[in-house]
Order: sequence, then C-alpha cells, then structure tokens
Amino acid sequence: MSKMPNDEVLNELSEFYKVFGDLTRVKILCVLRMNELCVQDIADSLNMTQSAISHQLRLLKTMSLVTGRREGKTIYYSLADDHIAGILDMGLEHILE
Amino acid sequence: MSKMPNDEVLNELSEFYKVFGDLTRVKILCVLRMNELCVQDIADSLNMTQSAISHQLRLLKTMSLVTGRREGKTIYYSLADDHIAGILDMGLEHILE
DNA sequence: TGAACATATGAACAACTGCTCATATGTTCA
DNA sequence: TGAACATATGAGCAGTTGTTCATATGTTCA
Repeated sequence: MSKMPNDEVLNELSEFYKVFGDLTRVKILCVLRMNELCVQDIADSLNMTQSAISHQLRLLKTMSLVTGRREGKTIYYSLADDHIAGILDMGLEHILE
Repeated sequence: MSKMPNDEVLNELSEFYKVFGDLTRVKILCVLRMNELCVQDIADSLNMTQSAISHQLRLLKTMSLVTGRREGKTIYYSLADDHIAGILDMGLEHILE
C-alpha cells in the first residue's frame, strides 16, 4: 500500500473501525467469537437489555460483521467470517504489549 | 485467544479502535504512513485547519499511534510503529473484497 | 528582547451515538 | 386463532465527539 487510498475508501475504512470502537459491540463480537448465541443469551451474558443488544446487532449485521441463523423463534448469531476474529486479535495484540 | 478477555482489556480495545473510527484521523494516519510530516503540512494535504489537526494529533499521540520529533520550530509527526500500518492494511483488506 | 512563525489549548456549539421505554413483528403450539 | 415467547424497531434523551475561534506556548533569529 504505497499510495493514499481515495476518500471513499478511507471513509469506508473509518466507518468499519467505528464499529469496533464501542465497548458493547466489542463484547458482542467477543462472545460470538466463542459461541453462536441468540439475542437474549448475549444480553444476559453482557448484563444488558434485549433491546440494546438487538439495536447493536442490527448495526453489526448491516456492516456484515455478524450473521443470523433463524431456528424457530430464536435467531442464532455468529461472526460473519474469520477475518473479524483476526481483527480483534490484532487489536488485542497491540493492547497487550 | 480461547477465553473472553476481561472488561478492562475490552475497554482498552474499543478505545483503541475508536481512534481509527474517524475519517480525519484515518487520513492523518494514512499520510503519515507515507511521509513524516509537520502539522501544517498535514492540515494542507487534508484541507483542514491547523487547529483541527493539532487536536487530533494530540489524541493520536496520547494513544501512542504517532510520535513527534521536534526540529526547531516545527514538529515532524510519524506513525509510532509498524503495527499501526498493519492495522490500517487489515481494515483496507477487509474493505476491498 | 521582540517580531515572526509553528504548534497547542480551552471554551463553546452543533452533530452524532447508544441507551431506554413502549410497542410492533414474527414464530410456535395448543 | 390466540397466547406465549423471541426479536426488531421508533422516538426521545443524555452523554460524547469533532470542529471552530480566539489565544497561549514554544522556538528562532535579527
């Protein structure tokens, strides 16, 4: 990457990182990294309301960071791809040094 | 990374990514990636005020993403380490697929 | 020392964000 | 179909964020 990416790409880039820049969302991504979970389970494990989690999941879904799999009444969420876990790790690596 | 990091680490992680979650800051990091630059040069190349850039540089410096090297009146900024460029790349890779 | 230049900083304000509360939508099963 | 459960959504609000404007601090050189 020797040249400056154009504005549109840089904007997408910052929008992408913005998603990781919130404690609740990072927690959601972390728990989903370990287990496929439904909304209420995520809410319980983070001690937050179902509504708050649902709102955040919508964003995460829009940004293609998580996917949902419906099974009857409940929807199981998980990380959209391995890339996401890699990005979490890269940040953690940076923190823990 | 098989276990959930504790709250403090996750908080640092989200704070860390929050820095990348702003267009101005991402642009600053990108131009610094290519050249060591002084404040006014960054401002010029991004078409922004010296003040706005200076405020953001303070944050970037506090978060250890950039370092300043004084030479007379001017201060030359550059990325703090190679890790930062790697994180930008990881995001770009994700965007451009 | 004082003028000129480079950068930093504080206050103020508009825009954005994430939560809550109430309620809607979707699904199952008797 | 209707009750019970799981999730989604919209409005409203408080807290946060990024910029501007004015000004302060720091450095050089005559």
